[in-house]
Amino acid sequence: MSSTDFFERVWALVRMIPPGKVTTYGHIATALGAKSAARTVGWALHAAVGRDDIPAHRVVNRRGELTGRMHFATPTLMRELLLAEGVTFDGERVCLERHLWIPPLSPQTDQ
DNA sequence: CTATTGACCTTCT
DNA sequence: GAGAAGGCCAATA
Repeated sequence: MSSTDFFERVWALVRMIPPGKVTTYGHIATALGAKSAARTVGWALHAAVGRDDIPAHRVVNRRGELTGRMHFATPTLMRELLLAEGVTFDGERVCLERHLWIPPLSPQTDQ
């Protein structure tokens, strides 16, 4: 287990997110085993910026807000990418009721 | 090496 | 029901 193993697990989950779907930090953290590790998930995604294999724009907070849009190349890039995926937006927030995707609870044992 | 902050969430008061 | 505090992991100062 490397120190960045936690990041790799987050990236693995984000990487398996289907297009047109979005997930939340809490669900990812819970899927990794840590209920309150949502903060670390944000750090993992921050480190994921620059990796085309990791669609960090599909990861939003509990309220569907694009909290990390400011860390992208452009503050509107995140919304543009989700709109291109077919995700519906409610103002500045994503319709989690229509696009909330829940990751497998056992990412290490499942696949 | 210690302390603080950071794309947050959960739970207690 | 609303507000405040705690917790988790990693990076930066």
